[in-house]
Amino acid sequence: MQNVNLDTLFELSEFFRIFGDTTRIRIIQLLMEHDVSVNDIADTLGLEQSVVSHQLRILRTANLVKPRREGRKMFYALDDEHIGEIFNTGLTHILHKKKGK
Amino acid sequence: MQNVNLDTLFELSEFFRIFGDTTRIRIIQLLMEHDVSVNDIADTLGLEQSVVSHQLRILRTANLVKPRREGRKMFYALDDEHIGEIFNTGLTHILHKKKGK
DNA sequence: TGAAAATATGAATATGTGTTCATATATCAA
DNA sequence: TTGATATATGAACACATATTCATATTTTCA
Repeated sequence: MQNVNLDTLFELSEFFRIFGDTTRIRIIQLLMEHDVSVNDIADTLGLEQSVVSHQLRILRTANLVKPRREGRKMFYALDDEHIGEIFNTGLTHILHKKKGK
Repeated sequence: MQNVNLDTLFELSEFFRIFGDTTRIRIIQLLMEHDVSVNDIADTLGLEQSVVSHQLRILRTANLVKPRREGRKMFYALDDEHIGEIFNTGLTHILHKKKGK
């Protein structure tokens, strides 16, 4: 078993909490395909720009996404491959459960 | 890419949200080793029985754990292997990040 | 420089959620 | 059945958090 103390478990729950919001998970899924600018995220998902910016800040602070400036646009990308992997692991579980019904 | 509509993404975020609480993630980790009764969970983690019961209900409703009665004790176990797998995927990410620092 | 475009941020609000405390329910043992 | 043990549940409370609205910041271009 890996080394897991209370602190690590707390960080782990914090990490999972980031995925525990519909808006954020939709953004993550979108970024799994390719980088997207803030307004494009908003347009694509049908969300207000402010909502997207607020949630991007949470994702950024948690190191799940990283910004890149291009002119006056900001493109966001997933920080590493783990993010998509975790998304897919969860998704597989969900779809598996659904099938069972 | 797998089939993901809005509903599925909502369920996915709901699923991850369950992992997004320290108390619940601690319970999950404990159950990864073997079945444990409610009071044993409380004693082991230093939590009140009520707290554990409340969180177990959330885990049960989300089909993350399943109860088994044995006398007047209730033993809880993880519902399937996916749960531990997701826990470990997240943990690997956390430990990986920590190393990077 | 000034206006427009793109994004970020702060305050306010409403809603969700975890814990606490008290109590109910269920099972066993005598 | 009665008391004790084990667990579940409900209400109340405090706190976290997502969205909205207004506005600030940054960059580009004329």
